[in-house]
Amino acid sequence: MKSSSPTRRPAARDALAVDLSAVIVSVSADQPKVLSVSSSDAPDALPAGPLEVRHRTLEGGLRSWVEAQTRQSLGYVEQLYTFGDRDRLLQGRAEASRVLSIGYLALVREARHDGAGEAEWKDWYRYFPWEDHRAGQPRILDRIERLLRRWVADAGSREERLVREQRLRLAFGLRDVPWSDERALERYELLYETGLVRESHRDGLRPWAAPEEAIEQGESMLADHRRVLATAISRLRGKIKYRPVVFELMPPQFSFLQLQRAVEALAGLRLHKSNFRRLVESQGLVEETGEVSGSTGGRPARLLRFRTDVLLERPVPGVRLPVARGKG
Amino acid sequence: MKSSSPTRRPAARDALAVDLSAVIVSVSADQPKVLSVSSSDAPDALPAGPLEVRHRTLEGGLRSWVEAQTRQSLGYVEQLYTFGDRDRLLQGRAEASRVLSIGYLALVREARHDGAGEAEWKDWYRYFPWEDHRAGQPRILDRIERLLRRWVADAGSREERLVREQRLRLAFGLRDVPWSDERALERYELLYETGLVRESHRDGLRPWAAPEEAIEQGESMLADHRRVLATAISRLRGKIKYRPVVFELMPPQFSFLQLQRAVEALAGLRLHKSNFRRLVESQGLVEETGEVSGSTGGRPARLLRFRTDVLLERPVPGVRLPVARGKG
DNA sequence: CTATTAATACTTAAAATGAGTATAAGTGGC
DNA sequence: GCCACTTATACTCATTTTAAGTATTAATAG
Repeated sequence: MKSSSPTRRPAARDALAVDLSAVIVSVSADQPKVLSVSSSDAPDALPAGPLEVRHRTLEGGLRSWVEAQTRQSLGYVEQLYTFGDRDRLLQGRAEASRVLSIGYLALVREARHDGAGEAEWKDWYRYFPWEDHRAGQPRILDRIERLLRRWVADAGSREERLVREQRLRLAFGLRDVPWSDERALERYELLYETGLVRESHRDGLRPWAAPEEAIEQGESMLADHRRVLATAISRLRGKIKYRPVVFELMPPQFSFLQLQRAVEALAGLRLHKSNFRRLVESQGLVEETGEVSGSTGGRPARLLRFRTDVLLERPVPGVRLPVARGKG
Repeated sequence: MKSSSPTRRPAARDALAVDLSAVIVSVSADQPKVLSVSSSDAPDALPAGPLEVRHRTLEGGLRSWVEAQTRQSLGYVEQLYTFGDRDRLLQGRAEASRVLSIGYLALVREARHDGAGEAEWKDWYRYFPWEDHRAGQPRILDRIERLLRRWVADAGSREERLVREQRLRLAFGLRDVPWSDERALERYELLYETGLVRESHRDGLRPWAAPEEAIEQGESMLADHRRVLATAISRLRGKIKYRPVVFELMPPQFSFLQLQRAVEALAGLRLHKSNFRRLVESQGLVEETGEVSGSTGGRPARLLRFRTDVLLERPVPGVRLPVARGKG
């Protein structure tokens, strides 16, 4: 668009390519999974492909690439972000002077394993081990914290030190700041900038940390795919709190606990059982199917299904403004 | 990115252009404003320009276009969405077979009026008169509702009728559904699809409504700029509820009421005074400057300033998950 | 038939919210 | 200097929501 007066728009345009890439998420066996294309010689990558003329819509193009590469058809899809700084890695790509990539988040119901292609479901904490707090603080955070404290101390000026300190505290939840599941992207970016993930060295950044200090745990990915994944995690973790998207990941029937485990898997946190239950119940998002679960070791649970009609029925729960009625 | 094995990626690429467009928002005199480029012979447009090689980052490119076109420098900027369906209007543009446009939202402090260029601050309700509920339901909504009820009734099947009915209820807050300020985009899209805004006819859609039924109130914009603006409004209305972004729009000092009026202007709603005050106070987002306002007709108000340090201090208020501490 | 594992049901105190009322501190007019 | 008028600011109070538990019930494995 933007076809306004030509005087305002120099025609200079560079060769451009646009890639569509997808973070495809599912939950199985209480683990959050992401579909990733792996081969023996290259780092894992997200399913992706260039935007082509035949694609009528961006989302359509994405769907067709994903289906071709992974034989997985997508349900819920949302656009995440468009990445396009010129310095983005162009490994082995001479044909374009710049490549934009439009990242999408997709949620699918089951981690099916058609042996199709090299696409595999991987636990997303494989790429972000510091993000899983379900069994308490992961060990690796001690190391990260130690290193980042040194980075704080290494600041050139007092001011810079304060800024670094605050940034560290906020991102990783130190001191009186609680850990926030949604800050996954911030955390990754901090690690990238300081050189604590291998990508920063691969990209030739010359960051604060030496290459050999980069943390081993947490697999790297092709180009900036790990950043795209972090973006998706942050977005999804935020979204489950105000839109009933978890249900896109659940089987047709499930118990309260299963639902809780799915949310826990995504958030990387353990939740309070009865309160979670009350919350879900009170929002009327689910209804009983009448069936009970084939025992998983204890008392069988009643099975629930998502009430698809609520989506049409009323606006889903959100934060409210203090709206005035009658007298303000 | 996305330089994985070439076998997966046919090289077919089409000529592509990418535009960067900006919804630049400010609030002045209790009205939400958007910077728009207008000329006598063409519909209003958003400041925008093509992405060029010289731009190192997308955001940088955007900033330089905006500054060139409007002499307005931007503070807070966030990426909104990338629009790129092939059928998007290409008015007078033969050179590319597809134009993507990356929309940005920017917040600026003052509606300054450098006579520079044709850029002007316009009340955003000029484009969306049905979105302003500060003085009660706008009159125009009656007409919209009447027309959309006819659209519901005109559905081909019983099912389709139900779907339309729900969609109408949800988008415009009918029956027991409350009006939601954040659904601005949904509302615009519904109007566009049904042909109740002029753009649908201009774009040759053949929608449900006849061209002469399209509502007069609410100015159209170039190409899909009005949709981009609706996206920005929805996003901003959502965001003020969980991030302290309003302050980006406030002068260095302001009173509680001024702050409230700004939020009201954006949300298009009237808020409850003492509760709003309590909310802001309790979150510790502001501090007193010691000064008082030069009377605006009544008792002078103490002036406040935004506590910039809270951004660094603790995570801003959001919705919480029922996290377990100790016993789950 | 008992220890274990879940599921489900209640309880209780503390916070947050919605909707006001009451009082204070200015201004403009006379 | 007093009155009417505007705002600003301070409090109140009932109702809802949370957070954090405890208690009870229903299965299964041995």
